[in-house]
Amino acid sequence: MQPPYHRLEEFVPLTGSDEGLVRRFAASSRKIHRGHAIRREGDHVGGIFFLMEGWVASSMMLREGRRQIVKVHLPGDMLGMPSLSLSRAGETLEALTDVVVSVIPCPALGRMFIENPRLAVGLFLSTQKERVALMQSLSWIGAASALERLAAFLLDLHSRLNAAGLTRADGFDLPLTQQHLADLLGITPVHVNRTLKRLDQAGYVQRSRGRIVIADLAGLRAVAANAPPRFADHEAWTRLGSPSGNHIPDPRAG
Amino acid sequence: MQPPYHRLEEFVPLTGSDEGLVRRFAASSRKIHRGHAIRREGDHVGGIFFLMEGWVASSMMLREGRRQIVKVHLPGDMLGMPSLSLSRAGETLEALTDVVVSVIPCPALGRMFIENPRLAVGLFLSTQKERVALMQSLSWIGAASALERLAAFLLDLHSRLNAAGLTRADGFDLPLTQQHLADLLGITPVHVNRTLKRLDQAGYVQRSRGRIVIADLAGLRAVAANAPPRFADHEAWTRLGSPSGNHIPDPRAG
DNA sequence: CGCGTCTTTGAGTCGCTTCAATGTCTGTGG
DNA sequence: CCACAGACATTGAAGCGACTCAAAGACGCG
Repeated sequence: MQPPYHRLEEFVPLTGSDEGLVRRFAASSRKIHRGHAIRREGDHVGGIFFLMEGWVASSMMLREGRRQIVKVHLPGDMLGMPSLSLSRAGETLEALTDVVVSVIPCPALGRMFIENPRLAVGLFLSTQKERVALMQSLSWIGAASALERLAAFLLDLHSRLNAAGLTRADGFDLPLTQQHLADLLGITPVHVNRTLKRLDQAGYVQRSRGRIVIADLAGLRAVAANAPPRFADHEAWTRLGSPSGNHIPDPRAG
Repeated sequence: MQPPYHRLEEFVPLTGSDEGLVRRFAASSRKIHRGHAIRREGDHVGGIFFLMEGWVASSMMLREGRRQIVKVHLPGDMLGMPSLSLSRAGETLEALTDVVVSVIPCPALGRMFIENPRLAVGLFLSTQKERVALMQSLSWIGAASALERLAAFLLDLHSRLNAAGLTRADGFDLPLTQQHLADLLGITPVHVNRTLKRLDQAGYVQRSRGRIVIADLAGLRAVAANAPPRFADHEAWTRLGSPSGNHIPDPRAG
C-alpha cells in the first residue's frame, strides 16, 4: 500500500529524491497494538513518528484521572513533534487502533535542516497548520456548547478522512469510546452520550456500533457554525520565496 | 533599550552575525496604540512580527460576539506565525498596551531556511514550544474549573514576565480588562470578577487598579495544580545534531 | 454462557451563565 | 474645580447546561 504522503506535500512539492529520503524511514516502521502507548509523558525524546496506518490520540494528564486529548491523529500525520522542545515528552501517544509508525530520529531531523531546506520549510509550515488546528480546538472548547463541539469534531474528522481517502459512503468507523470523546471535548462521558443521542435523533448523524454516517452535512455545519480555515497549500511556499534546497530545481517551475 | 532577544536564543546559541541579521529587522519597527489591531482575521499575510515592547493578544472569532483569546504575547514573542500556513490571516492581533513590533517579511523567512539553518532550527523549536503552551491551555480550559484556570494563567504570566525581566516585587501590571480575561479563560466577565475576588479574599493575590501582586505563590500553585513542562533549552539543539549553519563554528564548542 | 467493557438512561446537584442594576474610576469640557 | 460621560468593576437573583451518582442494558470476546 502507498504510504500516506499527502500531509508531506501539502505545502511543498516533493522531488524524487525527497521521496527516497522519506521512504528510507518507512523501512524502520513499528507496529503497536490498539490501546497501547507509543510514547508516554515523561519518556525520553528520541525522535518523532510518522503515522503510516491507524489512529492515534495524543493527550496530556492533569491531576488525578483528568486527562485532555489534544488531537486525534490520522494516517499521514507526524506525531510527537511538540516534545522536541522539551527535555522529556510532554504528551502521551496512545494507539486508538492497531497502528504502524515509522521513527524519525532527532539527528536525522537536524540533518534535514541543512541538507534539505525544502523539506524543512514543509515541516515548518505543517507545524504552523497544526498550531492553527490547536487554536481552533481551543476556541471550540472555550466558547462552544457540547453540541457544537461534537458537531465540529465530527466535521473536522470527516474532512480530514476525506483528504486521506479513508471515507466510504459519507461514513467512517470511529474507533473512539465515549470516554475518549469526553476527554477530547472536555465534557463527561455521560454527557457525550446524551449529546450524541441528540445529534442522532435530530437526523444529523446515524450511529451503528462504532460507525458514524453524516446524514445531514449542511445541518451539521449549521450546528457547528464555524468556518474552517482556508489553508495556503503551495501558495505559502512560494510566498516564502520558494527556497529550493540543495540546488534541486523546483519541479513546479517546468 | 536592549531588544528582548531571550526568546530567540532559548534553543539555539546566537552568533554575532545572527544578531546583526535580527537587528536589521528591528530598524523597520512599527508603533501601534493600545486597543488597535496589528493584523485582523482575513487580512493579507505579508510576514510575521517580532514584539519589541508591550503586550499583544491573539484571538479568533467565533459566531457573533464570541471570541477566544488564544495567547497573551509578551516582549520577545513572535506574532502571527500560524497564519503562514493560511492564505488569509486566521487570528487577530490586538495591542493590549502601546506596542512596538518589527516586521519580518515572508521572503526573508524563506531565505533564512537556506542561509541560516541554525536560526531556522531555533524558530522551529520555538514553534514547538508554543504548541506545547497551546496544548497546556487546551487542557486547562477543557478540564479545569474557573478558579484553576485563572490561577494557572496568573502563574504562567508571572513566570514569563520573570523570564523577560519585567516583574517588580513579585507583582506586575495587568493591562487586561476582565472582558479580556473572560475571552481568554472561556468564562463570562461576571464570573471572572467573582473568581478574582475569591483568589483575593483567600489571600493568594492582591489587586489594586490593574496591578497584581502574587501574595502566596505556593498556595496559588496548589490551586492551579499543574506542573509546568520542563523545556529543553540548548539540549534540544544538540539533540538535533547541532546543525551549525553556513559553516559558522558552534560558539558553545570552544 | 458468563464476564468485562462500553453504552444508555434517570434523578438530583452544582458551577457557571444570564439579566440587570449599582458602584467606581478616568478623562473631558464647561 | 466641578459636572458629566463612558468604560470598567462589582454585586444580586434566577435559570440552565453539564456534572455526579447510580443502575440497568448491550455488545464483544473467550
